[in-house]
Parts: sequence; structure tokens; C-alpha cells
Amino acid sequence: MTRSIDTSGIDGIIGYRLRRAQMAVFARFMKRFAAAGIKPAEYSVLILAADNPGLRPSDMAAALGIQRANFVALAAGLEERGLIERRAAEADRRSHAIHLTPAGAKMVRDIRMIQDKFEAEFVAELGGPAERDLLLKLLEKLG
Amino acid sequence: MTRSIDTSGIDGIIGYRLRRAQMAVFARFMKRFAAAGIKPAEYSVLILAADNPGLRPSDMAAALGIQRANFVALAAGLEERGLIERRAAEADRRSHAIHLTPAGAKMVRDIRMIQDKFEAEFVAELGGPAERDLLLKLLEKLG
DNA sequence: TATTGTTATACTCTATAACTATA
DNA sequence: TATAGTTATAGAGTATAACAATA
Repeated sequence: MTRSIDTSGIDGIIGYRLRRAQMAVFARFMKRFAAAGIKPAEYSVLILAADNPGLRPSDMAAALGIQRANFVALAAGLEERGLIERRAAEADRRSHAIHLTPAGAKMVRDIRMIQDKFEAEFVAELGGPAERDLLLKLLEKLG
Repeated sequence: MTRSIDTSGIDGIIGYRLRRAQMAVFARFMKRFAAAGIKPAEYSVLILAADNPGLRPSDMAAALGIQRANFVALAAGLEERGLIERRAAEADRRSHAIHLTPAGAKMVRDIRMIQDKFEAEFVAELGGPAERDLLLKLLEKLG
């Protein structure tokens, strides 16, 4: 037996709606990138590595809003798969420099194409590029 | 040494932006509700219990988009704190009926007031009620 | 003293399978 | 057989403290 449920007390709450939307989008991301074997966090690391060669782990973690301690396993996984490498830095011997490997560069080309198509679906669902831009602008104001 | 980082490859991605916004909003929620001892998921359960007396755990879990197995501990915690109770249902002896206790009803009044003020801050940050409504409408299209 | 990468650890959230008692 | 609540469990994600090497 199904029953009609009053959700009016929560479905107008921004935080609740953000959570539901994020869960739905990430679930779709996981399906779409399953063949490539890339999760959302890995995608962002690879893209930042591609666009910022030599970046330090600490700076990348900060840019992504994650703890640098939690970044270690994330980067180690990508390094084990031969997608990035962490070289010893020249100036400061404490820090590392993150670089894409050739295989990582190829992966970035692939996943950028997948992502472009994936994003286009959301844009269509939102109603168009103007709606997408509006959404991003509003989200930016929240954090 | 701080370095300028190119994040253009990810900061226009809806999923990434949703995650960052949701993390920020939830972190603020946790601080604001710390005195009441209520987390986001607990808030939604209490509100649904208030607005749907006698609702079954399975239906509530489905409405919240969580597994019913994971709902058990959530409801048990609220019951241990004396905020809800799970009564044996009359018709179907397999199912339970969730009800607020008097303490739970008082808690709901309190947290609704906290939430109203909390939400008003986001509305102001977004630019007004029209922008909030627009955001909710766009989020709804995503899940 | 402070910072970088790292390890260890605990806590939370989520997903899945299987059990029990009812239907 | 199917369903409701539950248990058990494993996998992620996240946060904090502390350490060795280096600055």
C-alpha cells in the first residue's frame, strides 16, 4: 500500500534540495564514467593536474576543498594506475610536483569528452545554457 | 608560497559546484544546530514525522531517498533520545507507525524556528526570494 | 618554529545481502 | 511467494592528531 506523503516541510529547504540533486548527479556520473573507471574526485584531480602541471599536493587539496591527508590515497591511486606521477620538487625538497603521465594525458582527453556530453544533458534538462549559467551563479553564492 | 591555480576545468561543472555548495551549506547547518543536537538527516525525519503522523519507516526512507536499512539506526537514535516512537501498527503487524513524542513535538517547533532563520540567511545571500525559488526550480530538474 | 607529505585512526554515510515475522 | 523491519558488513568519504624530513 502506497500512501501520499506530505514533504512540504523539507522540499523547500535549500540544503535538502542540494543534497538530493548532488546525489542524483553523482550517481549518474558514476554510471557514465564506470567504463573509464573514474570517480568524481578523481576527475577533478586529473583535470587540475592537466591544467596546472607541477602543482603541489597541498595546493591541489586546498583548491578542491579536501584535507591534504585525504588527498594522499586519492593521488596514490591515480599514480598506481599510471595516470599521474609525484616528482620530487626542485626548490623545496619537502614538496612534490604533480604531473600527468602520457597515459594520464590520454585519459584526460577521454574523460573531458565524456564530461562534455554528460554536461550537455544537464544543460538540456535545465532548459538551456542561460539556465545553467544562472544555476552556477546561484550555487557560487552558497559556497 | 601561494600560487594561482587554474580551476576553469572544473568550476563550471554542475556536479562539482553542487558538491561544494552542499558541503558548505551542511557545514553551516551543523554549526547552527549544534546546540539542538540535530543533524540534517535527523531534521528531515523529525519534520516528516510531524507532518505525517503514523508513517511507516519504509515509506519515510523512500521519501528521503535513503535505504530502509540505513534508516533503522537513524530512527533508533531519535527514539533513544525520546523524540519519536515506533508503535506497532494495527492493520499490518509487520509494519510500524512513527509518531512524535511530546518532546519531539517541542523539538520540531524549536528546530523549525532555527531553520527559518537559517534559510532566511541563504535567501538574502542569493539575492531574494525570487532567486531562491529559481534555484529550487533548477535543482528540482536535476533530481 | 613552521610547513610538506604522510600515517594512523575514528566517525559518518551509503549500499548490499540475508535473516525473522508476518502477510 | 512477497513485504517490513532489522542485522551485519563492507566500502567510501571526511576529520583530526601526530610523525619525519625539510625549511
